[in-house]
Amino acid sequence: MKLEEPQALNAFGALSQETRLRMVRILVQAGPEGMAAGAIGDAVDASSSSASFHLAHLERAGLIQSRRESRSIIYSANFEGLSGLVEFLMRDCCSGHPEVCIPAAAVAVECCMPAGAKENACAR
Amino acid sequence: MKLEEPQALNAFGALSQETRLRMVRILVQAGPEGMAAGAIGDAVDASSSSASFHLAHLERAGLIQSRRESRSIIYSANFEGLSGLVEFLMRDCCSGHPEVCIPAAAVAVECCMPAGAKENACAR
DNA sequence: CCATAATTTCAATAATTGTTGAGATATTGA
DNA sequence: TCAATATCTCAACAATTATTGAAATTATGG
Repeated sequence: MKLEEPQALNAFGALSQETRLRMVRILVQAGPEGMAAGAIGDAVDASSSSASFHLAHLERAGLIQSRRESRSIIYSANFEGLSGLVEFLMRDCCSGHPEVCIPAAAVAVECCMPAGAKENACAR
Repeated sequence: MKLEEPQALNAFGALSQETRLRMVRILVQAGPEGMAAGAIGDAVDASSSSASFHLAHLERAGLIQSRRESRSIIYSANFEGLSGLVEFLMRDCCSGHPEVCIPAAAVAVECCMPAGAKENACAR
């Protein structure tokens, strides 16, 4: 997802708060299944009201999404939004400077290549 | 540069403000030469006092750096800090999820490959 | 339909962040 | 040394953002 500056500002603001950053991390780990609002609140030690506030903030910022499942509201990471933010940072904010993009590419390779494939990922 | 969570929080906070985000963008464009505080303030339409406040904020967050050059204070982008933030986002925050890393890798290739080399960057 | 569970909403308050203008510092050229 | 330039610092104020607890909403099983 291509982010424009106002959306990027929102996303940075959403991630600039400890409780919310921890929520995102937990939801990324949880994967597409997601977690119920209450469980997230417990995991980050926030009251139900505070958890609700921060989850709404993250959802407005496009970093997570929600669905109802019976009595619970299940939140999950929005990987499109998260990758949009990484892209914004690399492309729009850092103007594609090699000092930023080369390390990023290295992380991408390190994280996403099947184990043992690093050495000759380009050789097949 | 490897960022820990508190530094990442600071960096996100620094980028979550319009004036500061514009300052970073301008300084990235300006490259290692940088720009004088006054020129940056003019470029983003901020009073000297406000510019000083925001530049100090960005410097504390490790996204820019400063040096004195005669009467002026020259600020320039800190590419290590910026790339550290991209890395944090990909690795620590998004746990290296392919949904985030694959698009990032694509941006890295698109931005950093010498023109015309995209097609067969892996073929040599 | 009722009692309960999960979550959100709201208003009051607290805390953090940003703006402004006046004055303080540092540097230079005359 | 003096006047001028560039920038920073500080305190007062304004604005935004976060926390709290109570009440409202939505859904479910009995």
